Amino acid sequence: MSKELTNIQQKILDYIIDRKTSIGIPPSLAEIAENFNYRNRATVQQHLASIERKGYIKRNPKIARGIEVTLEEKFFIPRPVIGEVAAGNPLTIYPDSLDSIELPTIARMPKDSFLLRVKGDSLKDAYIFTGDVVIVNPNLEPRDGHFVTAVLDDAAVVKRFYKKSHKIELHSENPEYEPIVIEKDYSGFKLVGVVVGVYRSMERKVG
Amino acid sequence: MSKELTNIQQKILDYIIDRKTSIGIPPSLAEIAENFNYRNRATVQQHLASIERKGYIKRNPKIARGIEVTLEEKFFIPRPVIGEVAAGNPLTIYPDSLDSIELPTIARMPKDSFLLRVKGDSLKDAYIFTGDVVIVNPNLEPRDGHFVTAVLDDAAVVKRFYKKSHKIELHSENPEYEPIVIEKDYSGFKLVGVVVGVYRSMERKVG
DNA sequence: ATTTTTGCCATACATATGTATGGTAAAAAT
DNA sequence: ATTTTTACCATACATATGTATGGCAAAAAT
Repeated sequence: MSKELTNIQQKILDYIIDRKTSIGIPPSLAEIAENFNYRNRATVQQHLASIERKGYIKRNPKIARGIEVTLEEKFFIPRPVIGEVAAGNPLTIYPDSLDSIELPTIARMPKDSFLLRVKGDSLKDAYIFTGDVVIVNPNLEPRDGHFVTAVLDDAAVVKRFYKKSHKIELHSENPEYEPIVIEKDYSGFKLVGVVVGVYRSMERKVG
Repeated sequence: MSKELTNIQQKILDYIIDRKTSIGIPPSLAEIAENFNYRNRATVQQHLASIERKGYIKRNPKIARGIEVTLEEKFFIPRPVIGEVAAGNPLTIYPDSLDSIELPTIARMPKDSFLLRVKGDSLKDAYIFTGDVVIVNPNLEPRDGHFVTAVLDDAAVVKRFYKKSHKIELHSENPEYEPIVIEKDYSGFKLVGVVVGVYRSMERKVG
């Protein structure tokens, strides 16, 4: 990347990336202006010109909201990790999102999903390791065979979900372990969400 | 989701998702019209109204390119997997993108990146397993410690990259293996790209 | 000391864009 | 048989949006 951004330019770039990654629609000049309390779009226009000249974005002339972000230095964006999950232990939710990972900008989070960092190697039979991040969607209805995150008697688990007539079965990936069978209205069971994926950043994996 | 989409509606939705996930800018009505050879935007407008009525998108009135995609059934989008990588074996590139995975819409691919499916367990010392998909960016300059995909003497490898003065070192994750040292201009070495992430779909993992 | 860059303003303009309305025809649903 | 939905067209309109130009002041670079 050619040059460093000034403070303001960096903030504008952050805002653009945030808008694109959260709601999926790049902001217009007017919206950027409003966000930064500018009375005029021309101010934004000039900032964008600077940011583009420095190579961080690419603008599509005449096209509304036509800002593309050039991903290089800005390849990773911080995303809050809201807690930890470790089979056998209680589900830890960080009070103020202390932790965050550098999720690649390619990995856009849907609004309703969240990230949990995996701790301990108790999930290794599911090929999930310490430091990996599971993407959990709490609003998805789990289907048979889906991996789910759940709290069972105050312990967090990541297991395969199977729905029987009046029971729920949680299967381990390791066939040596017997499935856990739960009555459907057992109060000690709380489904957290469906694990839609595992993401592992290759930045600083410990060998 | 409320109702099924018609063929045309589905194609329009796919087009919108494709535009949002590839270049990051939702299409305007005019662009959709052009893509589908409609002479008029109003046609698109009416299709979008139908798609929205069925709950697949949310439109932001008066906002240019203000189409948000409601992710539920459409949580996963197919992405082509262009080949296989298995340490020790040649890099296999599928002739016509035979394979594809259901990548979650959260995982937005930058235009220049591609996916490679991992085969064999020879990468297990890097915690990468059969069926996992590595996201490779060929236009990224690798830094020390980055995982890279490379072809060395016709064999594909995924290893950590280290740049010395006139040599390149490829480190295995397993400390028992000695690093591979390559002269910088050795013709048998071809860098494929930087592995920016590993994604594992939890849909149908074999236990 | 002088020039360039940064950071903001205002006004004006062209057009990109979403929207409204009305019409036609075929297919699907009732 | 009738109504609704689908799938297109055309014309017209309001405004959202990017752009051009000129001006001013402070900070930074030369």
